[in-house]
Amino acid sequence: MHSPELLKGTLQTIVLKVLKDHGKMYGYEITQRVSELSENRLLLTEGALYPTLHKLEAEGLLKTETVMMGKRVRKYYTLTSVGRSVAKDRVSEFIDFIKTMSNVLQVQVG
Amino acid sequence: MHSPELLKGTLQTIVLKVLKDHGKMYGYEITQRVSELSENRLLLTEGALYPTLHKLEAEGLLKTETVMMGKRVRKYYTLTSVGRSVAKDRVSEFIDFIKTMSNVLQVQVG
DNA sequence: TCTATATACATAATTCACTTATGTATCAAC
DNA sequence: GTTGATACATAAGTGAATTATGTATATAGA
Repeated sequence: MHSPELLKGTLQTIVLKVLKDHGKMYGYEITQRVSELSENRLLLTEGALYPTLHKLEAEGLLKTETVMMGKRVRKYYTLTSVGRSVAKDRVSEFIDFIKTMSNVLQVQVG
Repeated sequence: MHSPELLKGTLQTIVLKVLKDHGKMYGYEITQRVSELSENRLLLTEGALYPTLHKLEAEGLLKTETVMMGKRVRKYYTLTSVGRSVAKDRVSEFIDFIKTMSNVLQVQVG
């Protein structure tokens, strides 16, 4: 597991990019996918994920579709066109940040 | 300027590594060096830097030496041997985090 | 000369994204 | 029938940052 401190500020970027790459997904599925992609090094907590999804929806970056699976509720999220654009920006911003950090820390990443 | 959110959790790593690379430094000098290295993209605020330096000192990672420059006080910081070891660990941890993020975001960095 | 800017430290109040804890409920396996 | 996985949600607490404020010296320019 990574120091959770480093994760701060990257959660929205992760959610947006994973949704961009995998299309329609529900919350729990996002946590699973991130676990897989990170080989269990990034474990999204529900207390962080759900409020983030609600916030991104309120900002118009995500739209939802609630589906009944038998008797269980499932809430699917997809990016809006604004969301797709923001996803792209956030990823670029993250890459820039890494480049800056590489210079400051004098290390080679990637 | 970078989104300040991304900086969270990296400040200690930055301080430790810059001190490791440049030896004895005082607080203000650290902010200047980080500005240079990052080409003004990372601007450390005093409200964040000084408490961090005090904390790292309290934890035994840094040791200090106060010098009078004319009538002005200057407080020099250097890494302790523990500090050097932690600096190395923090940088490794950061690099690992970047690798994980590259997988999750499906991007090529560096 | 006095005024703005840079140098140099420090700390208190506030913000906010997270963790931790808690709650509800279904489904499958044993 | 109880455990673990699935699936949502929110409230309380934490802690590292920002913002604001304070003190004081040095220097360059108007």
